[in-house]
Amino acid sequence: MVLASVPRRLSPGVGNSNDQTRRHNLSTVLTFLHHGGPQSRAQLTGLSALNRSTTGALVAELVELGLAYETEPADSGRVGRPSPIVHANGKVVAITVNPDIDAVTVGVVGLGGLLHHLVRRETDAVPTVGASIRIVQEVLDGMRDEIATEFRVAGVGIAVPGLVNSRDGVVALAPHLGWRDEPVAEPFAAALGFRAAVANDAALATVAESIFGAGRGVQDLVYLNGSASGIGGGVLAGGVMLRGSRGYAAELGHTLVNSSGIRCHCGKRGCLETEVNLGLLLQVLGRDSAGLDEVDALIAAVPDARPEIERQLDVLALAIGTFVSVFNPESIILGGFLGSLYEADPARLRASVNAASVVGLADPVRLERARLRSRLLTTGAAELVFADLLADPAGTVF
Amino acid sequence: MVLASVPRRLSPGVGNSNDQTRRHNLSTVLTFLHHGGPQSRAQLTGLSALNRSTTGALVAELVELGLAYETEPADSGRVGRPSPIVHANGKVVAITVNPDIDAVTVGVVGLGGLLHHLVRRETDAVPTVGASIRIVQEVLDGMRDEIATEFRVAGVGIAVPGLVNSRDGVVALAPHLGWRDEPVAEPFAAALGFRAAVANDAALATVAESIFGAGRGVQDLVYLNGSASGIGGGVLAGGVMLRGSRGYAAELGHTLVNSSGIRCHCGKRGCLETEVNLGLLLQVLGRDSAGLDEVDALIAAVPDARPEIERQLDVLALAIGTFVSVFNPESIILGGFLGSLYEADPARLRASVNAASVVGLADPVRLERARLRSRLLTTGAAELVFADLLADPAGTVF
DNA sequence: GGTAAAAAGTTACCACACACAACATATTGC
DNA sequence: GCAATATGTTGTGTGTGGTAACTTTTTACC
Repeated sequence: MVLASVPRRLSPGVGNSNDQTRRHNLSTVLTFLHHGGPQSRAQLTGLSALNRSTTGALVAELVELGLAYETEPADSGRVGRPSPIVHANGKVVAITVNPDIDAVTVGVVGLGGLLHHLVRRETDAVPTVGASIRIVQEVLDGMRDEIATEFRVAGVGIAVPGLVNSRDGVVALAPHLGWRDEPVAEPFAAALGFRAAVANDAALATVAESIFGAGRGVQDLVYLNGSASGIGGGVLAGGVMLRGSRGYAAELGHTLVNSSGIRCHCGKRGCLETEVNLGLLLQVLGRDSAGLDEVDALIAAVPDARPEIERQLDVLALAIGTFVSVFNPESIILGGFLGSLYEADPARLRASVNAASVVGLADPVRLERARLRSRLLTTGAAELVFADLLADPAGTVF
Repeated sequence: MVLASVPRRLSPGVGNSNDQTRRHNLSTVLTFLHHGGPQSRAQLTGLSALNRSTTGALVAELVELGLAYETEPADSGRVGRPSPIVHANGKVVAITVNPDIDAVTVGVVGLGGLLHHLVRRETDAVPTVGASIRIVQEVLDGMRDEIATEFRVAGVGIAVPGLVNSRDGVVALAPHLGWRDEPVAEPFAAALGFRAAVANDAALATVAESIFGAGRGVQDLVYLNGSASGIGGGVLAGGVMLRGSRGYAAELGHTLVNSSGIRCHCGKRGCLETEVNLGLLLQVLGRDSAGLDEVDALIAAVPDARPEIERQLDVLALAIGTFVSVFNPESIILGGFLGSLYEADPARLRASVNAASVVGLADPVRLERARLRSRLLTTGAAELVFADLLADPAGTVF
């Protein structure tokens, strides 16, 4: 008999008791609904590998908790008694906040991923934490009735471009916003009266793409996001987000790609983000700045930009080559202007990645552009709020 | 209220029932014993967060299964009734096999990590699978009585330097042994009559150092091993071994360190293992080959080797710098000749790593030499066997 | 239209897991 | 020798999911 493989979990963990079993099973069912959309009770039974009667009880409890509801069976066309469809309750919502240099975007996202509202409020100056809170208050004020009568707010999720300590809700450094050692979650919670959480935007984007985007169903992926502020990313390894000992893992923009390169603002030389960046791209496109939506159009419109695009693609491939041998992912997902670069010449990136990887190792790796676009950060920030609810549906009060 | 942080597990998983709770708890207790050594029942109660009576029942079941035994309480010196000491049963053993270019090493390791026997049998030629099996049979024949009367063999664990598909027990490629698409676990199991498993040696070394060596208690670490055949490694992320979608993750020797470097046998340019390697080191040490134990002595004895040592350390630091921003580990553990290199000038590596990392990110990262030395692979291969037993103590029959 | 087969909901009952509490036991400290 | 403390032991209770029998609702076919 052949045994399994290299041990996976090395640390012992703690004991489980009966209530934890129930919690786990409730969590499992609700997570299926949230990630997989409405499903019949019979499907849930199959997916969870639980008994028919158990699934029934779990769904009943979720309905009781107001987290799910059942509707008439769909016409399956198959023989046998039809199974009622179970839905995650989209009226349970997360408020999402995404502060940017020139705007604050506020969203209302329902359980199950339904986007109720998405409002972008431009600002005169780079928003402070206080200003962001005021904008959110204004937006929520505008939908006061709806929130009071229709929605149940699970909390506020804030996506910040910078180094964030999610544990205590403090932004260590967000260079573009000028935030430094700034408590964020606490003041939001205090001002709005909801639970609040803050996290790095690239990490949340990874979560969003994993659940609802190009990474659906994939257990091992690398997400790379290119923005005006540099290259960030996130890694899903074995279905688990890579965090590192202090939560600063997946700083993928500082991967070495050019050992004789120029010095990066991080102190190293030849980092990915000094070689592949939006500034250099916009320069050859003849623009000072551009929204990410415009970049695609510009790339198509300016043939002279070709050499620079190809250079950036080739350098990007070097970093991806390292990621391939380090993570052996199933998929590499490119967001922001990296998605535009990819779109400009998918074949070239594919060829360069294969050349920059251990022979054969990159062949089965999918290269893809991120799918969620404008909904990316809102979806990710909502996951931040829903995480607690999904982990313990019965125990989370809000 | 401030919510936790970025969601970790993204996929829903499956449901749990009562027997799984029991299995999990048995596994938890046995794993504590195996990793943490003999402990009192009271300590186990504390660690597992289970009730006193439950711990009692679990230990009783483990004793019943022959996987643990209890001894008289130690003199704690504290007030209160003394608690009996529970031990993992070291008579439950794994047979370990480590084929090398010029020898096959066979070990007998007990649950709890006790090394009963370690035998190295030199070979005239590079051993084939068949030859390895014959050597193991000879060695086991020599201790036939002991095995029949004293030990209970849980299985055979084989550590192979090469690309291994642990799932089906086939070695895809072990260049130094000349094995290619070679079924290994199956023939071992058939010939010896025990369950058998095979895995990559560097991955097993990572496991061993994590549990019994320099990485004890650490949840995030990078292990880098340098041998004659190149640089391999393993990564523990959040207490879980990094595996990748096909099990080929952590090919750390092929991290880019020199973008104008020479071509590596893997097809890329400027890989870590083309720049940092034992061959180049031995050259300046004036030797054709040397056991790893000799390298330390040689380094101390040949001052002229200094420039090459420093060059290799500096290049190694570049790779570590990338690993620091990618994994944000708590500890980097260096084994094989990389351990010797480190030992030659720890301060230099520390300085180079700091310079090659995002400012401040490397400061809290420990750099350490691997601790297990000659026991490394035997311990790792034994873990391969014990993994199943630890995961399901009551369900594993052997 | 009626009947059989299939699939799934429902319900009552069971096995078993851990917690809890009361009690027994073994130690220290005074 | 007694109180305090910690722990083992035992019996009881709550809650978990599984099981099996029954019911309901559908399709397929005659």
